[in-house]
Amino acid sequence: APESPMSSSESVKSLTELVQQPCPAIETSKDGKSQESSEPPASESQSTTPLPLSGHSALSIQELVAMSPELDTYGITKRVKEVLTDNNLGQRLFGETILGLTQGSVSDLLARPKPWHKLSLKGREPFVRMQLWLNDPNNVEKLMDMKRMEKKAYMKRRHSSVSDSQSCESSSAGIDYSQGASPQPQHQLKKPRVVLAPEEKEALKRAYQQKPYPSPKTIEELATQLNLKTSTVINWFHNYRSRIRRELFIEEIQAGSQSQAGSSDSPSARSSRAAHSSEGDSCDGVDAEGPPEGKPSGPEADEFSSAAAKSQGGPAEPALEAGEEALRGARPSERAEPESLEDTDDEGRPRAPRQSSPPAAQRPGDALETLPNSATEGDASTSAASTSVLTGESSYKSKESSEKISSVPSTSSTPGAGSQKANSLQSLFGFSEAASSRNTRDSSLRKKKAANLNNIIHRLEKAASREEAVEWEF
DNA sequence: TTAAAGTCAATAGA
DNA sequence: TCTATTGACTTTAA
Repeated sequence: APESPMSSSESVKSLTELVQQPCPAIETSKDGKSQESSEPPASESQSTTPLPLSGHSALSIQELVAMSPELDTYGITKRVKEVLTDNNLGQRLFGETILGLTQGSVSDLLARPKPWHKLSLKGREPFVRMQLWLNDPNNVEKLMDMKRMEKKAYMKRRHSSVSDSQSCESSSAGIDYSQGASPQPQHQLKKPRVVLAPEEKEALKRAYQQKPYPSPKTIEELATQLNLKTSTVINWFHNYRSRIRRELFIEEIQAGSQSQAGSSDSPSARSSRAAHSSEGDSCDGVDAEGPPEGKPSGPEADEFSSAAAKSQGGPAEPALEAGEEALRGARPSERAEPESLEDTDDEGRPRAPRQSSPPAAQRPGDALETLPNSATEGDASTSAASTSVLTGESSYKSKESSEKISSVPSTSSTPGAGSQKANSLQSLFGFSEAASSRNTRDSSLRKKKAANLNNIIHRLEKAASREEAVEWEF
């Protein structure tokens, strides 16, 4: 079932209905809007299925997104997951027909929704779509129909290897299955997917803990030592950073919802989280970090807005100090570390804050096998890293515990002109839990602090690499 | 230009 | 099959 077909027309239709149904008011407010609201996102175009939509439709969904009030992304995904599982609907079907996304993306989105205020306009789109879908009383039936049609088409194809003209019948229903199973002749060019070995990942993680933002030189060295392409190392760092950041968001959300509604939270979401801690390592990117308890805040999570922004101004000072405190703790041992990969070019620059390393990473010697020489040093540095984290954390915490949380200005805009529209939107979206993600608890506080710290460090490093370290003496 | 955000799509696991 | 993970790529922002 490679690309399966999705029906463009169908999805368009359903979306339109969704928009209109829940909130009739909206049509009155804006005429053009309701009619074409649906549309498979631009993303769709890239997906193998070309959608016959007109551009205008894309616009309207974007408008909806722009006008949308703050949505509770966590709540939405939770409900979507429930509906899907309760009705035995798969992520692929849902993603392709409702969101215009692939299964993997849907899985990711449902498992780790970012808080609304952290999402870009584009990133909010799927959530708006989900909300609209949830509001559609016929949502499940439509998807079920879709599923049936797909199945039918599939069967048909199987029976007549000569598929082609046949598939139409299904498409008559509005689905484009034509290319569903057609094998594409494009494989030659495909390059095989790179799969990093556990040791390589460990090594990269260690390097990350040393420096979340390695210099080109460091990257080069890492690539050489691990025998990977430079681009792979670069990509790995990008992905790892962003995934860690996401983990933090999740915790933030969960902390918020938890404190808010005592026992409400969803098992599913929770499980994902739990999984992390347990998995502890092995493989993927986002787990590891944590010291026993909260997240060691992966280096980074953009809380820059607050701290970073001010770093140059005055107010950030405290944070800065805290940061360096943390570093200071680690420094000594770090210094000792030889020239291993992580160090190369950043002379004495403060290192990124590190979280304690994952248990696995701590094992002395793992990764050694694969790593030519640097292994030892890597370990040493690793341990140093964890130490620093601890130090940093405590000092930071005491200092900034007063910091205020949320702070992130919600970007949802409701420009004056659209205010009335906005109102109708509110009912449209029927969000009731908008505020849920708002309150963050101590844990999130800590994370934010750590994130600030990380951010500051990163900035400092950046600055240092450009100019000479000017005010580095902490 | 660089990093982040958002996705795709291959693939591992259940 | 379905979902989860994750390396790579594209788009967006700064």
